Amino acid sequence: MSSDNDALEAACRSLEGVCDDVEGTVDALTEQRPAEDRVATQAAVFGALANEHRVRILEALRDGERCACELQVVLEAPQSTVATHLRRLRETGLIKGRKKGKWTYYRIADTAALELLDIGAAVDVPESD
Amino acid sequence: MSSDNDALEAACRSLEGVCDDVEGTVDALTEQRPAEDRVATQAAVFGALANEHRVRILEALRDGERCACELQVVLEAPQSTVATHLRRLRETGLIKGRKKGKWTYYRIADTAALELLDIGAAVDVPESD
DNA sequence: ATCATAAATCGAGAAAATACAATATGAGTT
DNA sequence: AACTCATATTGTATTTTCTCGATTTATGAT
Repeated sequence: MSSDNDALEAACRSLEGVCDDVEGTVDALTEQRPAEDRVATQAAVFGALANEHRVRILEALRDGERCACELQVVLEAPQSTVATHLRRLRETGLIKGRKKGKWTYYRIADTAALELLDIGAAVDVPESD
Repeated sequence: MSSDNDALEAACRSLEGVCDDVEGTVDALTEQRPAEDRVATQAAVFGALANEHRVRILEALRDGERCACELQVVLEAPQSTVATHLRRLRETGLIKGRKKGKWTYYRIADTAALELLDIGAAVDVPESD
Protein backbone atom coordinates (compact mmCIF):
# COMPACT_ATOMS: atom_id res chain seq x y z
CA MET A 1 0.00 0.00 0.00
CA SER A 2 3.05 2.23 0.28
CA SER A 3 5.67 2.91 -2.40
CA ASP A 4 4.00 0.71 -4.97
CA ASN A 5 0.78 2.68 -4.85
CA ASP A 6 2.58 5.96 -4.47
CA ALA A 7 4.33 5.32 -7.76
CA LEU A 8 1.10 4.37 -9.47
CA GLU A 9 -0.70 7.43 -8.18
CA ALA A 10 2.15 9.61 -9.38
CA ALA A 11 1.92 8.02 -12.82
CA CYS A 12 -1.82 8.66 -12.93
CA ARG A 13 -1.28 12.26 -11.86
CA SER A 14 1.18 12.78 -14.69
CA LEU A 15 -1.41 11.34 -17.04
CA GLU A 16 -3.36 14.54 -16.52
CA GLY A 17 -0.81 16.36 -18.59
CA VAL A 18 -1.10 13.80 -21.37
CA CYS A 19 -4.81 13.26 -21.88
CA ASP A 20 -7.96 15.07 -20.83
CA ASP A 21 -9.81 11.98 -19.68
CA VAL A 22 -7.52 10.19 -17.25
CA GLU A 23 -10.09 7.66 -16.08
CA GLY A 24 -11.03 6.84 -19.65
CA THR A 25 -7.42 6.33 -20.60
CA VAL A 26 -6.76 4.09 -17.64
CA ASP A 27 -9.87 2.09 -18.48
CA ALA A 28 -8.76 1.71 -22.08
CA LEU A 29 -5.31 0.58 -21.02
CA THR A 30 -6.84 -1.87 -18.58
CA GLU A 31 -9.31 -3.25 -21.09
CA GLN A 32 -6.81 -4.04 -23.82
CA ARG A 33 -4.48 -5.66 -21.30
CA PRO A 34 -3.67 -9.15 -22.60
CA ALA A 35 -4.69 -12.22 -20.64
CA GLU A 36 -2.33 -13.52 -17.99
CA ASP A 37 -1.73 -16.83 -19.67
CA ARG A 38 -1.07 -15.24 -23.04
CA VAL A 39 1.73 -13.17 -21.57
CA ALA A 40 3.04 -16.13 -19.62
CA THR A 41 3.17 -18.23 -22.77
CA GLN A 42 4.90 -15.51 -24.73
CA ALA A 43 7.53 -14.95 -22.05
CA ALA A 44 8.12 -18.70 -21.76
CA VAL A 45 8.53 -19.18 -25.50
CA PHE A 46 10.85 -16.23 -25.92
CA GLY A 47 12.78 -17.30 -22.86
CA ALA A 48 13.36 -20.66 -24.49
CA LEU A 49 14.67 -18.91 -27.60
CA ALA A 50 16.81 -16.41 -25.71
CA ASN A 51 20.02 -18.38 -25.83
CA GLU A 52 22.55 -18.87 -28.59
CA HIS A 53 22.94 -22.58 -27.94
CA ARG A 54 19.22 -23.16 -28.17
CA VAL A 55 18.94 -21.05 -31.31
CA ARG A 56 21.68 -23.14 -32.88
CA ILE A 57 19.88 -26.34 -31.94
CA LEU A 58 16.67 -25.20 -33.60
CA GLU A 59 18.52 -24.02 -36.70
CA ALA A 60 20.21 -27.42 -36.90
CA LEU A 61 16.79 -29.09 -36.83
CA ARG A 62 15.48 -27.06 -39.75
CA ASP A 63 15.82 -29.79 -42.34
CA GLY A 64 14.97 -32.82 -40.29
CA GLU A 65 15.69 -34.67 -37.13
CA ARG A 66 19.09 -34.97 -35.52
CA CYS A 67 20.22 -37.14 -32.68
CA ALA A 68 21.55 -35.64 -29.48
CA CYS A 69 25.14 -36.54 -30.32
CA GLU A 70 24.93 -34.65 -33.60
CA LEU A 71 23.68 -31.59 -31.76
CA GLN A 72 26.56 -31.98 -29.35
CA VAL A 73 28.90 -31.68 -32.33
CA VAL A 74 27.01 -28.62 -33.56
CA LEU A 75 27.28 -26.82 -30.25
CA GLU A 76 30.78 -27.94 -29.39
CA ALA A 77 29.63 -28.15 -25.80
CA PRO A 78 29.69 -30.85 -23.11
CA GLN A 79 27.00 -33.50 -23.17
CA SER A 80 25.23 -32.35 -20.01
CA THR A 81 25.08 -28.80 -21.28
CA VAL A 82 23.48 -29.87 -24.53
CA ALA A 83 21.03 -32.13 -22.71
CA THR A 84 20.00 -29.26 -20.48
CA HIS A 85 19.19 -27.02 -23.43
CA LEU A 86 17.32 -29.80 -25.18
CA ARG A 87 15.20 -30.25 -22.10
CA ARG A 88 14.33 -26.58 -21.98
CA LEU A 89 13.23 -26.62 -25.63
CA ARG A 90 11.29 -29.83 -25.06
CA GLU A 91 9.52 -28.46 -22.00
CA THR A 92 8.49 -25.39 -23.95
CA GLY A 93 6.98 -27.55 -26.66
CA LEU A 94 9.30 -26.39 -29.43
CA ILE A 95 10.98 -29.74 -30.05
CA LYS A 96 10.13 -33.39 -29.60
CA GLY A 97 12.37 -36.32 -28.81
CA ARG A 98 12.03 -39.80 -30.30
CA LYS A 99 13.89 -42.64 -28.68
CA LYS A 100 15.41 -45.28 -30.93
CA GLY A 101 17.62 -47.73 -29.12
CA LYS A 102 20.39 -45.92 -27.34
CA TRP A 103 19.85 -42.78 -29.36
CA THR A 104 17.37 -39.95 -29.05
CA TYR A 105 16.37 -38.11 -32.19
CA TYR A 106 15.07 -34.59 -31.89
CA ARG A 107 12.89 -32.70 -34.30
CA ILE A 108 10.95 -29.45 -34.48
CA ALA A 109 7.59 -29.91 -32.77
CA ASP A 110 6.08 -26.56 -33.73
CA THR A 111 7.11 -24.88 -36.97
CA ALA A 112 6.31 -21.60 -35.25
CA ALA A 113 9.81 -21.97 -33.84
CA LEU A 114 11.32 -21.61 -37.32
CA GLU A 115 9.08 -18.67 -38.20
CA LEU A 116 10.17 -16.96 -35.01
CA LEU A 117 13.83 -17.61 -35.80
CA ASP A 118 13.48 -16.04 -39.25
CA ILE A 119 11.57 -12.99 -38.11
CA GLY A 120 13.89 -12.51 -35.16
CA ALA A 121 16.95 -12.71 -37.38
CA ALA A 122 15.60 -9.91 -39.57
CA VAL A 123 15.36 -7.37 -36.77
CA ASP A 124 17.86 -4.56 -37.02
CA VAL A 125 19.47 -4.46 -33.60
CA PRO A 126 21.50 -1.27 -33.10
CA GLU A 127 25.10 -1.91 -32.15
CA SER A 128 25.79 -1.37 -28.47
CA ASP A 129 27.66 1.89 -28.03
CA MET B 1 42.03 -28.88 -24.82
CA SER B 2 40.98 -31.47 -22.26
CA SER B 3 37.40 -32.17 -21.23
CA ASP B 4 35.93 -29.99 -23.92
CA ASN B 5 37.59 -31.97 -26.65
CA ASP B 6 37.05 -35.24 -24.87
CA ALA B 7 33.33 -34.60 -24.94
CA LEU B 8 33.40 -33.68 -28.61
CA GLU B 9 35.39 -36.75 -29.54
CA ALA B 10 32.96 -38.91 -27.62
CA ALA B 11 30.08 -37.34 -29.50
CA CYS B 12 31.78 -37.99 -32.81
CA ARG B 13 32.45 -41.57 -31.82
CA SER B 14 28.79 -42.11 -31.03
CA LEU B 15 27.97 -40.67 -34.44
CA GLU B 16 29.37 -43.88 -35.90
CA GLY B 17 26.31 -45.68 -34.63
CA VAL B 18 24.02 -43.14 -36.25
CA CYS B 19 25.37 -42.61 -39.75
CA ASP B 20 27.77 -44.45 -42.01
CA ASP B 21 29.69 -41.35 -43.09
CA VAL B 22 30.74 -39.55 -39.92
CA GLU B 23 32.99 -37.03 -41.61
CA GLY B 24 30.33 -36.21 -44.16
CA THR B 25 27.74 -35.70 -41.44
CA VAL B 26 30.03 -33.46 -39.43
CA ASP B 27 30.79 -31.46 -42.57
CA ALA B 28 27.09 -31.08 -43.34
CA LEU B 29 26.39 -29.93 -39.80
CA THR B 30 29.26 -27.49 -39.97
CA GLU B 31 28.22 -26.08 -43.33
CA GLN B 32 24.63 -25.28 -42.45
CA ARG B 33 25.74 -23.68 -39.21
CA PRO B 34 24.20 -20.18 -39.14
CA ALA B 35 26.41 -17.10 -39.11
CA GLU B 36 27.61 -15.80 -35.76
CA ASP B 37 25.84 -12.47 -36.04
CA ARG B 38 22.57 -14.09 -37.07
CA VAL B 39 22.52 -16.15 -33.90
CA ALA B 40 23.60 -13.17 -31.83
CA THR B 41 20.77 -11.07 -33.22
CA GLN B 42 18.23 -13.78 -32.65
CA ALA B 43 19.30 -14.35 -29.05
CA ALA B 44 19.29 -10.59 -28.40
CA VAL B 45 15.81 -10.11 -29.83
CA PHE B 46 14.32 -13.07 -27.99
CA GLY B 47 16.09 -11.99 -24.82
CA ALA B 48 14.38 -8.64 -25.10
CA LEU B 49 11.02 -10.39 -25.43
CA ALA B 50 11.67 -12.87 -22.65
CA ASN B 51 10.01 -10.92 -19.88
CA GLU B 52 6.37 -10.44 -18.98
CA HIS B 53 6.74 -6.73 -18.34
CA ARG B 54 8.33 -6.16 -21.71
CA VAL B 55 5.73 -8.25 -23.47
CA ARG B 56 3.02 -6.16 -21.81
CA ILE B 57 4.71 -2.96 -22.93
CA LEU B 58 4.80 -4.11 -26.55
CA GLU B 59 1.20 -5.28 -26.42
CA ALA B 60 0.19 -1.89 -25.06
CA LEU B 61 1.90 -0.20 -28.00
CA ARG B 62 -0.04 -2.25 -30.54
CA ASP B 63 -2.46 0.49 -31.48
CA GLY B 64 -0.24 3.51 -31.26
CA GLU B 65 2.17 5.35 -29.09
CA ARG B 66 1.96 5.64 -25.34
CA CYS B 67 3.91 7.83 -22.98
CA ALA B 68 6.05 6.33 -20.24
CA CYS B 69 3.56 7.21 -17.53
CA GLU B 70 0.80 5.32 -19.32
CA LEU B 71 3.02 2.28 -19.51
CA GLN B 72 3.73 2.65 -15.84
CA VAL B 73 0.01 2.35 -15.23
CA VAL B 74 -0.17 -0.70 -17.47
CA LEU B 75 2.61 -2.50 -15.66
CA GLU B 76 1.66 -1.43 -12.15
CA ALA B 77 5.37 -1.21 -11.42
CA PRO B 78 7.69 1.48 -10.05
CA GLN B 79 8.94 4.15 -12.43
CA SER B 80 12.55 3.01 -12.45
CA THR B 81 11.52 -0.54 -13.22
CA VAL B 82 9.45 0.55 -16.19
CA ALA B 83 12.22 2.82 -17.45
CA THR B 84 14.70 -0.04 -17.31
CA HIS B 85 12.49 -2.28 -19.43
CA LEU B 86 11.84 0.51 -21.91
CA ARG B 87 15.56 0.98 -22.30
CA ARG B 88 16.11 -2.69 -23.02
CA LEU B 89 13.44 -2.66 -25.74
CA ARG B 90 14.85 0.55 -27.16
CA GLU B 91 18.40 -0.82 -27.24
CA THR B 92 17.18 -3.88 -29.10
CA GLY B 93 15.53 -1.72 -31.73
CA LEU B 94 12.00 -2.89 -31.01
CA ILE B 95 10.63 0.45 -29.82
CA LYS B 96 11.46 4.11 -30.35
CA GLY B 97 11.07 7.04 -27.99
CA ARG B 98 9.93 10.50 -29.01
CA LYS B 99 10.46 13.33 -26.58
CA LYS B 100 7.77 15.98 -26.32
CA GLY B 101 8.33 18.42 -23.51
CA LYS B 102 8.49 16.59 -20.23
CA TRP B 103 6.98 13.46 -21.69
CA THR B 104 8.43 10.63 -23.72
CA TYR B 105 6.17 8.80 -26.12
CA TYR B 106 7.08 5.28 -27.12
CA ARG B 107 6.01 3.41 -30.20
CA ILE B 108 6.78 0.15 -31.98
CA ALA B 109 9.89 0.62 -34.11
CA ASP B 110 9.77 -2.73 -35.90
CA THR B 111 6.44 -4.42 -36.55
CA ALA B 112 8.32 -7.72 -36.44
CA ALA B 113 7.89 -7.34 -32.69
CA LEU B 114 4.12 -7.70 -33.03
CA GLU B 115 4.42 -10.63 -35.40
CA LEU B 116 6.70 -12.34 -32.92
CA LEU B 117 4.25 -11.70 -30.10
CA ASP B 118 1.39 -13.26 -32.07
CA ILE B 119 3.30 -16.31 -33.19
CA GLY B 120 4.78 -16.80 -29.74
CA ALA B 121 1.36 -16.59 -28.12
CA ALA B 122 0.09 -19.39 -30.36
CA VAL B 123 2.66 -21.93 -29.23
CA ASP B 124 1.24 -24.74 -27.17
CA VAL B 125 3.46 -24.82 -24.10
CA PRO B 126 2.89 -28.01 -22.09
CA GLU B 127 1.99 -27.36 -18.47
CA SER B 128 4.88 -27.89 -16.09
CA ASP B 129 4.39 -31.14 -14.23
C1' DA C 1 24.72 -60.95 -15.33
C1' DT C 2 28.28 -57.80 -16.71
C1' DC C 3 29.95 -54.29 -19.43
C1' DA C 4 29.74 -50.37 -22.64
C1' DT C 5 27.48 -46.50 -24.40
C1' DA C 6 23.90 -42.54 -25.15
C1' DA C 7 21.40 -39.51 -22.85
C1' DA C 8 18.99 -37.56 -18.65
C1' DT C 9 19.30 -35.71 -14.18
C1' DC C 10 21.48 -33.72 -10.11
C1' DG C 11 24.03 -30.29 -7.67
C1' DA C 12 26.82 -26.45 -6.90
C1' DG C 13 29.43 -22.52 -8.37
C1' DA C 14 29.50 -18.63 -11.81
C1' DA C 15 27.26 -15.37 -14.56
C1' DA C 16 23.39 -12.73 -16.06
C1' DA C 17 18.94 -10.61 -15.39
C1' DT C 18 15.69 -8.28 -12.44
C1' DA C 19 13.72 -5.09 -8.97
C1' DC C 20 13.72 -0.78 -7.25
C1' DA C 21 15.29 3.07 -3.96
C1' DA C 22 18.10 6.88 -4.58
C1' DT C 23 19.88 10.18 -7.46
C1' DA C 24 20.58 12.71 -11.73
C1' DT C 25 18.99 14.96 -15.90
C1' DG C 26 16.31 17.91 -18.52
C1' DA C 27 12.26 20.45 -19.66
C1' DG C 28 8.53 23.53 -18.23
C1' DT C 29 6.88 26.96 -14.74
C1' DT C 30 6.99 30.82 -11.43
C1' DA D 1 17.24 32.01 -10.38
C1' DA D 2 14.59 28.35 -7.83
C1' DC D 3 10.99 24.84 -8.13
C1' DT D 4 8.29 21.04 -10.05
C1' DC D 5 7.53 17.26 -12.57
C1' DA D 6 8.57 13.23 -16.08
C1' DT D 7 11.90 10.30 -17.14
C1' DA D 8 16.71 8.28 -17.18
C1' DT D 9 20.49 6.39 -14.78
C1' DT D 10 23.04 4.33 -10.98
C1' DG D 11 24.02 1.17 -7.38
C1' DT D 12 23.03 -2.87 -5.04
C1' DA D 13 20.48 -6.74 -3.27
C1' DT D 14 17.93 -10.56 -5.02
C1' DT D 15 16.51 -13.97 -8.24
C1' DT D 16 17.09 -16.60 -12.27
C1' DT D 17 19.70 -18.77 -15.65
C1' DC D 18 23.81 -21.10 -17.30
C1' DT D 19 27.56 -24.31 -17.09
C1' DC D 20 29.36 -28.64 -16.52
C1' DG D 21 31.39 -32.57 -13.60
C1' DA D 22 29.40 -36.40 -11.44
C1' DT D 23 25.90 -39.63 -11.21
C1' DT D 24 21.97 -42.17 -12.80
C1' DT D 25 19.00 -44.32 -16.15
C1' DA D 26 18.09 -46.95 -20.14
C1' DT D 27 19.37 -49.78 -23.93
C1' DG D 28 22.13 -53.03 -26.42
C1' DA D 29 25.99 -56.20 -26.67
C1' DT D 30 28.95 -60.07 -24.84
